[in-house]
Amino acid sequence: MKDKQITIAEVAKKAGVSTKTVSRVINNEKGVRENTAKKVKKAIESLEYKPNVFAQSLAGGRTRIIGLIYDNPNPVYISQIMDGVLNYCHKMEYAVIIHPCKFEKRDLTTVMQGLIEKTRLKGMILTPPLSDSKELLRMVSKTRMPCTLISPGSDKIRSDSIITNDYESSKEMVAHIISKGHRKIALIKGHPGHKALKRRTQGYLDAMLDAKIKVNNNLIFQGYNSFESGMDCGKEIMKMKSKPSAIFAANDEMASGVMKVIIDSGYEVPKNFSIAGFDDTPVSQMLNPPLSTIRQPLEKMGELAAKKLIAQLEGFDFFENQKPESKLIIRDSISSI
Amino acid sequence: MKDKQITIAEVAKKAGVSTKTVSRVINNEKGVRENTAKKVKKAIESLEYKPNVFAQSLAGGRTRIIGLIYDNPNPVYISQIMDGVLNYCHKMEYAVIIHPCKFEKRDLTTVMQGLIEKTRLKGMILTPPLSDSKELLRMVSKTRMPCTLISPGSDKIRSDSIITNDYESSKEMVAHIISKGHRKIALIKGHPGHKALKRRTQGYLDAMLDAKIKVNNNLIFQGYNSFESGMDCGKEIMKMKSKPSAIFAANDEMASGVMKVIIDSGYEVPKNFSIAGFDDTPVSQMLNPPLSTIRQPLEKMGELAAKKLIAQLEGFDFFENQKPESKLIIRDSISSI
DNA sequence: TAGAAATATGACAGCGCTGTCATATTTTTG
DNA sequence: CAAAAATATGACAGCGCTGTCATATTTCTA
Repeated sequence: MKDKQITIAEVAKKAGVSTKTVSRVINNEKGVRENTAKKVKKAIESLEYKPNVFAQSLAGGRTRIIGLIYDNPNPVYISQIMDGVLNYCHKMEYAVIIHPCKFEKRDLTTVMQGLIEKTRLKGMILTPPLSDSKELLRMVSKTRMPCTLISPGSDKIRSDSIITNDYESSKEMVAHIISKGHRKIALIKGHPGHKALKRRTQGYLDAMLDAKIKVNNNLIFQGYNSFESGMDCGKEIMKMKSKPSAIFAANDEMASGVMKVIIDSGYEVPKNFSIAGFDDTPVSQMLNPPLSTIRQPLEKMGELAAKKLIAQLEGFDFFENQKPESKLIIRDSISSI
Repeated sequence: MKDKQITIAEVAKKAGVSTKTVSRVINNEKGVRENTAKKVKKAIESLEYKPNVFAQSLAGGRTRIIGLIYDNPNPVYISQIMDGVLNYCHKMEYAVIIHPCKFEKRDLTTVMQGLIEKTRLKGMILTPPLSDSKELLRMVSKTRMPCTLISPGSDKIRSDSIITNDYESSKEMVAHIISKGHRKIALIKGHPGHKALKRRTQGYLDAMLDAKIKVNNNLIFQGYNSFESGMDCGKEIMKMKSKPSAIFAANDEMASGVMKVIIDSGYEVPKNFSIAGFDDTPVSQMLNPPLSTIRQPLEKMGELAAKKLIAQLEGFDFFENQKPESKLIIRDSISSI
């Protein structure tokens, strides 16, 4: 239990300076002569000194810990975001506390508050649908803790949020379907609580508008993001007398639910129905036929979120204006009419 | 930046005791009169005092941080394990550092060593295939850091590893296939580097043995866990003159790869070929037909791993002998002959 | 080149907690 | 009921680091 560790004092001694100077070097503070810095760095290296983060936190009052909070039933989504976040944070020597939490409005905010106090984290990243919770956001902003939002639903552009062109790519996908000759295109909307998915709906609407196709509300179905809800919508569609020829679902799960029902009903995809999804989850390529879908740059988004947050934390500006781009993945689930 | 926090001193004052006594109460040390403890607890509550983990670590030399290290291309697998680990750790007020890492033998151990030193974590959980790396294990044991292994490949039963009955359930699955009248059953083996998957092979072998079916080595294929490698094996199978009637793949990805090739080749599942997978990833129910597979209690395993590790860390015994059970999920991909 | 201004470095306290060890209190014992 | 043993509590140092502010050194100015 008693790993004797190398302390800043030993480094200072070896380098022939004070501990404070070593501290300055470690933290890239200015006001250290280049020469001194070099000496110190050499000492650090030769002793393989690693600062004790706990002491740093205690003394300096600042921690290099951020939280990644999520509640997303889709592990693939989260794990990609997570990869991006972890990767960057690791590089920056930040620790990440991952906190899955249930999106029960009941006590979400109090639980989060507890978490913040207990872990004393200094910043957080919120993924959808958490990034939409007004209540949560209000609480967080009250604590004045920096916080970046991934794909928040709100249209209001906040400096601290990471979005992708999911609106544009949805629109593009629907336009693609239209270009194949389809006119009766159904939409399976995403969970109403996940506002980010609304942009996908809007993409559909606008693509239809651009093509001067009147939107038929009977062709718009409310899904809840799950495979099962996709099946439910699929069953509805199967019951219609005047069926659509193509279906665009706001995520792959629902798309595959619809697809299952279609096939079980004796129809073929894409012969009788064309289908498109969103997310490019691993399923999409395994389905039969492989699903045309949209791939979001999730890992990139995670990285960007971390970058933005850490920049804010460290107080330097971050003007990376790149909006990472989602793109269409066209496979075999859409046919020409 | 200066969140004035409630300190142990304030609690001590309010309760009319010394700080050390408060510390004792917080850490459940013995030697505190019940009455005093009650007073202290009340003070803690009324002040909403939360111990500062950094100070605790600094002063006590012990941290409540464990690492969860993984390198698994399957996000679904990891995220379930993670859920179990996080959940329990959260309850026990432990922090978890999640560290994805590439299983490049090259510098894995040195990278890990750096991580350990830097974060000063006090215990770790290794998932497959990391839990197999002899080199890594040796390094870890040298640091004398407690470490629990999830599904290590080695047959040697170590007290600190969590395994499930994947051997038994594989065997059961193959027996199930046999019971449907199949005799020529192909096996798609898992990645040779993932020793845990070898148990699945053994299950196949033993089920065949029990049924007195001679194992034909031409029916055993080497997969690499991916969808693509499943497709490759599927293609091999399609080329055979004397084809198997059933195929058992060591994971769902490969099973779906095989299935795709079969269907693309104009055959039907399960009419012409029966297929079984392993893992019950979300795909398996979305496939057409839905895949029969084996569900591992991943979340439970994660929880158990955390439990075991923390028990070890805190120095209390943990004799939960439950081996969480995997079970068959029979869907529609296996037919009777 | 002396003195002022700017810059670099160091001494030291203290972050909030726990370990050690001394002291006070209670319980047991003969 | 006094002394011994057992138990409960407290005083205080110090974990490794950084903030503050004083001091030393360098650079600039007239």
